[in-house]
Amino acid sequence: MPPKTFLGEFEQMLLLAILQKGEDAYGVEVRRELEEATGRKVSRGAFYTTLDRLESKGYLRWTSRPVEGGWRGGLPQRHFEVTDEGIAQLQRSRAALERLSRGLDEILVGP
Amino acid sequence: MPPKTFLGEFEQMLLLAILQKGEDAYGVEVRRELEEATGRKVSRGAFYTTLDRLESKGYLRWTSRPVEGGWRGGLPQRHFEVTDEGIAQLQRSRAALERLSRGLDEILVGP
DNA sequence: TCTCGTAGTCTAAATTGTAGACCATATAGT
DNA sequence: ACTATATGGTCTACAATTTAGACTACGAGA
Repeated sequence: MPPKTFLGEFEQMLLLAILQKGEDAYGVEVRRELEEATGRKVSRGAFYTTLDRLESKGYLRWTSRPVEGGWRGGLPQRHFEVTDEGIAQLQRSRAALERLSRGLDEILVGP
Repeated sequence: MPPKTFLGEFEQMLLLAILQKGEDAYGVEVRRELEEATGRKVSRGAFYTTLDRLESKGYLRWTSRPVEGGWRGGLPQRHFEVTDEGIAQLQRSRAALERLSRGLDEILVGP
């Protein structure tokens, strides 16, 4: 039974950013991707809080990564992965948006 | 200077639904469009509250419509229109989403 | 006049989005 | 060895968005 709500706007972008990064989907990378793609600043708080919420909803999972060559942080890196549930949500949001944008290309493609 | 946040997920869909309806963009029609496109129920509260918020942000304007043939409600109908500001926001959201979806078509197109 | 359907307002609560302070560890420089 | 700096992440608290549902009003038809 599909949940009654859609993904929030930020949740959606976060999930997409993880997919973009694939194997490299750990914190800092994903966050950077997000900032680049949206052109806005993403605070740590916003970022990790949303990540955790997404996990508790089952749209996301993560594993601790072994420290690879050259890394020098203090805590273990988390590697993120979107679950099938998460992908299904993404598809639903996308389908709705696509349908609502139909025929509006002229208007919606900015400068 | 552009606002620092994006449109919420529902706000975005609402604006799109108005654009879709064009001349017919008054309450009931827009709401119906939304319900059809998303497949979920949109309560009056959700709908009008968001409409008003969008207006106060300047992304939307409305006018009272003269009662045309056949209409028989009690209150005057409101006809909605997306402002240029609103369109600009829509473009920003769309651009970000598009960039984040790049190359993921395989994954994002559902059944 | 009673009832139904249309339109819209209002209140309150749940969910999302956001910032920023704080913790811990490693590396570089002195 | 000691300090500064950078990395990666946790936590708290608050602001904004989303949502349901009760309530008001009016017209038309039985």
